[in-house]
Amino acid sequence: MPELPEVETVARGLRRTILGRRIVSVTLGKTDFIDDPVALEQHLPGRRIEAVDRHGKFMLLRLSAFSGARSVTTNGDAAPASLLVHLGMTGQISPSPAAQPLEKHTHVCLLLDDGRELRYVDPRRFGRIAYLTEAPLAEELIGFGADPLEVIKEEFANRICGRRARIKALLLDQGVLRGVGNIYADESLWRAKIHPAQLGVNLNKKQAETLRRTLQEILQKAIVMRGSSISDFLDAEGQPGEYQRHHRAYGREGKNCYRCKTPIRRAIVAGRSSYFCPKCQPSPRGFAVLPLPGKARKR
DNA sequence: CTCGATCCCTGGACGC
DNA sequence: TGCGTCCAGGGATCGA
Repeated sequence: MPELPEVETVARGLRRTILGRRIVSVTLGKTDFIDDPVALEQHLPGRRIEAVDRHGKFMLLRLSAFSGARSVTTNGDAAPASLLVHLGMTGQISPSPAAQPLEKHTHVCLLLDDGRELRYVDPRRFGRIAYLTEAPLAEELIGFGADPLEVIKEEFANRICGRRARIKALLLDQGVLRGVGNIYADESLWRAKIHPAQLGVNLNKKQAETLRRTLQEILQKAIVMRGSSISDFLDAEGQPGEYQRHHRAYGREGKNCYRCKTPIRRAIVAGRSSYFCPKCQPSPRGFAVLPLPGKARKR
């Protein structure tokens, strides 16, 4: 499940492998997750991929102004544009030799000028792809929160304390912080010893600062480890990440806490499975925890 | 403002 | 072996 570290890993891989390549042609499969499929076919061919940026969980392939033989005055391709890519839950994007057989669920193929194809594969199609010129792109990016890697103490506290929502919901809210998902929310809360169901308004400044610091440390470490591969995450070179070996909370229900040996528990917070240590991360009053699995389940 | 519910989608796990 | 059911989850949306 690509979050900030996984998307950053993919973006770095694309920078290494496809920067400067020109798009020759576009082939589409299923398009229900693409904003305007026809725009891809019309406006991508002829453009060069000049940069790969990341904005939260979004990747932005920065495209040159069209410079081919076609008239540029009639279709607006004289201006730079971007291909916005969100990997959703199961999206993968990587270059392959054009002759290589298509993997199942390949929905976008961009033929490049060196004979390779940049392919987007996404079984669940929770991802999103959009061709955007500068103004619509700017519009898209309004409303995103702070970059969790860059956010400073005061801004982080301002965005968290004073909010009545649960801290887990705040961490997952892309309008508060851009790029944090379920895994790194749980991991940072475990390290900061904060229960996911605590309200933002009930955190003091010191707790907020601890959380900011642990979140940054975890994201940076995870980037170094090329992200977490839980089920199917692969980077732009087809390699899995390694950070899942360092998970301390996520996916560890029933396993002992690395600090105090108490079994990790799971609860639904902000609509998502949330893993935490019931001893290290004291729950707010009256918060219900799911029973540990293993016993016979009632109908 | 914040909540939960619902939908999107497929593959994998599990029970029978 | 095969079928049905549940679950995973980012994000949009809607009603309470």
